[in-house]
Amino acid sequence: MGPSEEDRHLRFEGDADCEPAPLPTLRHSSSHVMAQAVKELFPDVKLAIGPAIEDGFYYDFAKPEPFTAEDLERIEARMREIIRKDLPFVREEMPREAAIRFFGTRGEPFKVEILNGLDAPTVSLYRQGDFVDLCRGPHVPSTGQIKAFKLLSCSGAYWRGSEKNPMLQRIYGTAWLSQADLDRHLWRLEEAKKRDHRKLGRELDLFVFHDVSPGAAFWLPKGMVIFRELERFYREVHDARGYQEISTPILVNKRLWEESGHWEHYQENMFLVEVEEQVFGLKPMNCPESSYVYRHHLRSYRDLPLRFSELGRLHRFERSGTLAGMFRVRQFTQDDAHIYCRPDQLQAEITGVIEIVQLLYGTFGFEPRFFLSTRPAKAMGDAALWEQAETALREALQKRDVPFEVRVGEGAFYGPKIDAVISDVLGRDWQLATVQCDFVMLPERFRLDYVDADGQGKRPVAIHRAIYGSFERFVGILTEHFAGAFPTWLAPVQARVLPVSEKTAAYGRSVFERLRDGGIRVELDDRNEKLGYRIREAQLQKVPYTLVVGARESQEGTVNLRRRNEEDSAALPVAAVVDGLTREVTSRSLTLTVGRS
RNA sequence: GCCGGUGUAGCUCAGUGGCAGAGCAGCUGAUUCGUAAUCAGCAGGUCGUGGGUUCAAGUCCCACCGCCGGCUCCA
Repeated sequence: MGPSEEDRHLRFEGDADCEPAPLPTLRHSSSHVMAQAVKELFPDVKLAIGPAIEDGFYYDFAKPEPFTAEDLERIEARMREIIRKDLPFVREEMPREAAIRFFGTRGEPFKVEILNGLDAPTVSLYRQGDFVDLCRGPHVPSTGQIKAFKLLSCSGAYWRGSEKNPMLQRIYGTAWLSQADLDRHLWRLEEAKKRDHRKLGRELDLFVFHDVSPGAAFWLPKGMVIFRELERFYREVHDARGYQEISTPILVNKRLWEESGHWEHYQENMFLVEVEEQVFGLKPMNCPESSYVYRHHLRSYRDLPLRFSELGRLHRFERSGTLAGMFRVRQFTQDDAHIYCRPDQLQAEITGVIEIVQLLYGTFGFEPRFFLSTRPAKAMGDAALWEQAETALREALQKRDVPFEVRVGEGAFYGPKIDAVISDVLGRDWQLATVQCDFVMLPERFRLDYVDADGQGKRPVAIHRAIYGSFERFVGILTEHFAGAFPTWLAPVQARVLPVSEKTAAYGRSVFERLRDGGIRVELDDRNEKLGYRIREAQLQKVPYTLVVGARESQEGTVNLRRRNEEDSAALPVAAVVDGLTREVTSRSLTLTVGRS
C-alpha cells in the first residue's frame, strides 16, 4: 500500500505537490482557485489541503455546516470570475518560522499544524490575487489557463485521513486541458450511472438486494444463469488442468481460526455464532480448511503439486457505510484454489495460473496488466525461499511473455505475489486476480509436510489464487462493462421467438421447441401484443436474437432473425439458426455472429 | 463506524399539517396485428420501523434500519 493522497501532500519534502505534468498541474491550480472562491464567499472557513487526484482535484475545508448544491454553483461561478481576471500564480519563499506566524495571524490552524510538522528551514507559498496558500507548486502561470472544469460533489473527509480527527468538508472537482476532454469525462460519469449494475440487475431481473440481508445478493433466475455459466467455464478450464474441486464447511469452530491466526488478526471482520457454549465463525477465507484436506493423507513428493479449487461462499463483516452493490458485499463466492507444491515446482505452477488468467480474461475481452509485489520489510519466512519464489514469479511472467510492473516491498508478509488488473470499457480499473506465494500461513501454522525422495519430511509451498476474485463482484463488473448486453453464451435468454399473430402461434411454438431441444436458452413471446411492442421489450431486455415468425416463415420453414441493437433482419432456416447459435455459444464468442455472411 | 443526502404501489416519481396520487409494469376484455410502446376497464399502499407533538402527521420532532455519494477500512 503506497502513501495516501494526504500523506503525499502533507509530507512537504521533495520539490512538488503534484506531478509536474500539464494535467496534474492544472488540477492542482484549479484546487487553489476553488479555495480562493470558497474563502471569498465563506470567509470563516479554514483551509486544510487541496491536491490534484486522478481525473480532478479536491480541497478540504473546516466549516460547521456542509456545502449545499447551491453553494457549489456559487463557488463555481466565483471560480469563473477569478479565472476571467487571469491572476498570475506567484511563488514566494519564507522561513518556516515566519510562515507559522503568517498563517497564525491569518487564522489558518491546519496550515500551522502542517508547518509545525516540517523540518525544512524554508517553505514556499503561492499567491494569486488576495489568496495565499502554503504550497510547493508547481502551478500554471495564471488562473486564466484553467478552462475546462466542473465541481462535482461535496462530502465529509477526515483531517489527515484519520477517523479520530475532526471531519472536514471536501469539495471534488474535475479539470481537463480541453472542453472536449471534460465533456468526454462527464459523458463517462453519466454512462457509468446508466450502466450501474444495481439498476441493470433489477431491470434485467439478475439480482436484487433486500434490507433483511445488507451486503448479500438475492440471485434471481436470470442472474443465476450467468453465475452458472461462469462456474461452468471455470470448471471446464480447471478440470482440464489438474485441479481437484473440494468444498469445506462454512460454519467452523473458533479453534480453527485460532490455529490459522484469523482469531487474532481478523476477528473484527468475522460473523460469530454461539451454540452449546461453543463459538463458531462463518469462514471469511477458504485457506485454513484447504490445509485440512491436504493433511487428510500423508503426502509424498510424488503427489505434488496438489491443486485444490473451491468455489467457497465467504462472509466478511464490512462496516455498514462501506457496502456498495455487488462491488462491496458481506457475502460472496470466491473462485479460490490452493496449490501445494515443492519449491522447485513454483515456476511451472505460477506459469499455469497466469495462463488461466489470460484465458479467462481474454474470453471477456479484458487485457490484464500484471504487477509483481516483492518482499516487504516485515517479511517472515526463509530469505533464500523468498529469493527463489520471486525469481520463479518473474520467470513465470516472462515465460508467458507478459509485461509487468514490479511493486517493490509490496508483497504480503508471508510471500511475494502477482496481481492482475483489468480496465473496463469505461476505462475504470479493477484488481481481480491475485496469485500469492505462501511460506508461512498455511505451511508453518498448519505444519504441512510431505515425504521427500530422501525419506525426510519437507515443508511444501502454498499458492493462494483467485481469478474472477468473487462471482458477485465479477458479475457486477461484467454487467456494467457490457451495459447488460452480455455475450450470447452468458445471456440469460439467448433467443426469443415472436409469432406475428395467433395465426402463426403453432409454428412459433415448433421453432421454440426446436431451439430448446438444441440446448438454446429460448423464450416464446406469444402474448397478445403487437409485434412492435414485443420487439421493443426484447431489445430492452438485451436478448441477443429476436426470431420473428409469420406466414412467410411458416411456409418456408425459416425465421426472420434480428440481432440485438440492429434494425436489419433476414430470413434464415431454423436449422441454420440452431447451428449458428450453438457454434457461437460453444466458442464463447464476444460478438453476435449468427446470420452474418 | 463517521459526514451529508435519501426512503410514498413491483419500477420511476408527484404529493410543504386537513379524503394517499400519476405513468409504466400487473390483471380482465376488445383488437389478430411484419420489426422499439393498440385501446378500454380493473386492481394495486404498515407512506422504511418505532416513539413523540397536534383536534388532525406521508408532511413537524426524536431514535433506529436500509439505500446513495464520500471518508475510513479492505490481516
